[in-house]
Amino acid sequence: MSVGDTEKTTAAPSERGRLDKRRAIVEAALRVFARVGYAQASLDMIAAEAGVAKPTIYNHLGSKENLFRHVMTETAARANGKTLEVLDSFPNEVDRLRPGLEEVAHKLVACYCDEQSQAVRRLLYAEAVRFPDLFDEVRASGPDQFIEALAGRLARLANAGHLRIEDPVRAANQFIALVYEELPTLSTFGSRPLDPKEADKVAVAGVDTFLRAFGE
Amino acid sequence: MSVGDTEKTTAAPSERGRLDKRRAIVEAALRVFARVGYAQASLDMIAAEAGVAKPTIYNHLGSKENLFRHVMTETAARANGKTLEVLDSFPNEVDRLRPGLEEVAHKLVACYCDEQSQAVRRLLYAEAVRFPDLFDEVRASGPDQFIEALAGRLARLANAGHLRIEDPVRAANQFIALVYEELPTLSTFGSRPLDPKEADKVAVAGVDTFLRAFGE
Amino acid sequence: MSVGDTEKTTAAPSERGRLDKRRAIVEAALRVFARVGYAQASLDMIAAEAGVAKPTIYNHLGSKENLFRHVMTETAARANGKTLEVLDSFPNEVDRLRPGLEEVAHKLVACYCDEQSQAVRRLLYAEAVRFPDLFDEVRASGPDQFIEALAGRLARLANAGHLRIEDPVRAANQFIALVYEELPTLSTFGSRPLDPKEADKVAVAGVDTFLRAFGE
Amino acid sequence: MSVGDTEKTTAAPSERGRLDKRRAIVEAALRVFARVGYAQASLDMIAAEAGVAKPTIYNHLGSKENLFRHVMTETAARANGKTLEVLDSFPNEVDRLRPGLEEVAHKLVACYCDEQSQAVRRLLYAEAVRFPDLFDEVRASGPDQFIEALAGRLARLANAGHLRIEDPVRAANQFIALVYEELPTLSTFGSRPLDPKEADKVAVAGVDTFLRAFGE
DNA sequence: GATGAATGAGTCTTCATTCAT
DNA sequence: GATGAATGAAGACTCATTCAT
Repeated sequence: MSVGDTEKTTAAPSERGRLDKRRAIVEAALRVFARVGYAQASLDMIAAEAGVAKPTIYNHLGSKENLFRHVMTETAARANGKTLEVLDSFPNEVDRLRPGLEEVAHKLVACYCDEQSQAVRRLLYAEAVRFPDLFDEVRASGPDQFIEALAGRLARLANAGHLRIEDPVRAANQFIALVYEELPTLSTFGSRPLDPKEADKVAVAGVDTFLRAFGE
Repeated sequence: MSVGDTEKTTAAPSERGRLDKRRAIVEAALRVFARVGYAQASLDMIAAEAGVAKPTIYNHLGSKENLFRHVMTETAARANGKTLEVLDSFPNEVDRLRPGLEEVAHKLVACYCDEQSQAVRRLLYAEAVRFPDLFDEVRASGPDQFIEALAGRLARLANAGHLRIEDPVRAANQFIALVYEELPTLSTFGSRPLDPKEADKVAVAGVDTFLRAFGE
Repeated sequence: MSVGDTEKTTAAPSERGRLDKRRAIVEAALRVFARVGYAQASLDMIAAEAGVAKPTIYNHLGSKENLFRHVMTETAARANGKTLEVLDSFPNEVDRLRPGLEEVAHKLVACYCDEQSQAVRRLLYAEAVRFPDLFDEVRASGPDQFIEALAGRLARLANAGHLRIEDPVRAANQFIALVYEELPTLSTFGSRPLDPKEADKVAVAGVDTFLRAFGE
Repeated sequence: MSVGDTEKTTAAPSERGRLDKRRAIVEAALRVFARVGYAQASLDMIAAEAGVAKPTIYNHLGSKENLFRHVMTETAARANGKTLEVLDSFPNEVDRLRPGLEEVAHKLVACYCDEQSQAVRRLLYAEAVRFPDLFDEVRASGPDQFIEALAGRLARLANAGHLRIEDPVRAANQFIALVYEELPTLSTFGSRPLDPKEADKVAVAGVDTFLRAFGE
């Protein structure tokens, strides 16, 4: 057992309890916000769902608005991280081009359809008027970076002569537009969960069209 | 008795005034909802913006929820109608294929960026949790029909041998996915108005990619 | 019966009811504020005491702070008016000097001990930290004017050779200081109502001392 | 090593720290109460100003109400003590009558205008409804005793034939009424600090009038 | 003994909705 | 039919107070 472990274990009870409580609050808040939206979510609901008293939320997070911001940025960071990891599967060898892109597309769709991911996206859209800066922040730290990374990968393939791409950033945007296709419209609000089967077929078709346009 | 009077008098002064009042309410409501969202829009604001008393809104529209539904469906119907008209520009002759599709793309982007259109879309997304049925209704009467119509046009071109398309509905979806590209993500909430210039370039690029994939 | 009267009488019911309700609120608020102080007075108490619903208070007066301001200024104006009227009894003839001053003193004490007058004064003192401007306003429109008027009367008597006064404003201040004597200290807070009998004796003694100092 | 030192040292640094902490709390509380009033003063503010944790206040003083009582009585005792000392300057010899009284008046005004003195007085007035007994207690142990003592001094002068006074207690009250004049009204709430210069002139004039009435 | 954390009660305020005019 | 006035319900937030450490 390391010293670090010891510290955590010994000094734990209060500290551990505090962090647990904070986490419980944030998680409960995400669930409630996702279920009924920002305006309809009362702190009473959240407190009940988290199993804490209302003032405890204020002690930890300060205000309803602040709570929302924390929930959004934390969850978005997690989701964005996962999405970025998808690029690890990006194909480097030409003979794996189509199956590699399909795998990427498949994983992207999976990330997109992930429950928490959908929830943040929906809430971000829904409250964009109230929290425009929050939207910008999440967008900058997530999708924008992803597009950049994806464009880089595509450019490398293009340079190697495996794809005919002039504008990699545009191509990257079109790639995800084709892969997600109508997911943005369908799922944004997540009233109904998406059918991953169907979404996968759409994604494969998107890759197909992408390769028809830029392949070889 | 003047002509102006005649108009008013026949349909009855009250009737005319009544309809005017109703229209004023609905228009004011759209502006207010678009500005601050459903939950934040108080009937006081709307009544003030419309220049009527609060109970008058109830007399005409019954309830806040009902008012919202009316505003959404009426505005959406108008916007969807305009979008559908765009297909009148769809190219029938093969030699106008690219410029024709570009014209369609251009007009679609214009429709998409129209202020009222953006407002309804944003509100529909934002309140999709609260009004899932409303979302479905508007979607069924708008985008779904548009995709069907567009698919039909594409199928005709494919049958004539001008495009290589197997699944016209999918192609239609991909066409608008490519044309709008990141518009859905960018504009959904309309915090910032879109730059039509930039959007147009994206749309032309979308048409290009579409034709690279399905052309000839 | 004049036209104005007619209008009032006919159009009355609603208007009458509205004003009645406003008056009821203000009066109830004065009672509650006087009883428990500004901070402890909840709008629930006031609403209950006035026999109206809480929002009605907001419709009429806007906010707790505003309500307090109105209650204070209105009540103070009434009280100040009565105090000013006391000077009508001020003696003009020299042979009524002492009894005249005693009458003035007597009436001043009565005004001072008036329940509402005490209530405003106490509240004004108690909340002077929170509402310094309110205190200044009431003071300027009341006591300051009264001192000026009293100084004028004294100056006239001095000019006529009936009093030996160099600085009439100072003498005026000293007159009321002697008449009220420890009333300010005793009553400010009105925990116990003052004994008018006792206060009257003090006032007469004050007049006596005043005449010993400035008389003849 | 002195006995005093021994006591402190033996009783332990903790004891010393404890008393320091208590004193820090009471002083901080006075500042906060003076600044924002009883109801607005939160224990959080006081704890922060004292540099201690909130429960520590409860350990030492029990409750907010109790804390207020302690602060008031302790501070009032100090202020009252100083005021009582003023009488040491009271003139015994007839040839120092006027300058002696003026000196007393001057010192009284100084005591009255002392920052802490004003703060207690203001708070006592402001919270007289909530703490009537506290007001009585302070009054009995302060002003009442002072008046008694002053009356005694005046009686002695009267008996010696230097002043024509029938009712010494009344005269004492009138003396301070004339000396303070409108100080009670002006300063009670201490929004603005009093101008000692001006107050001094008023006091001298008060002594003058007092002597005009009772002198010789 | 001192503290960080948690809480139950209570406050002001807003809003959708309904009468009486 | 249109309106001014009134209301019941509900929500965000604060605070004095108490445990467990």
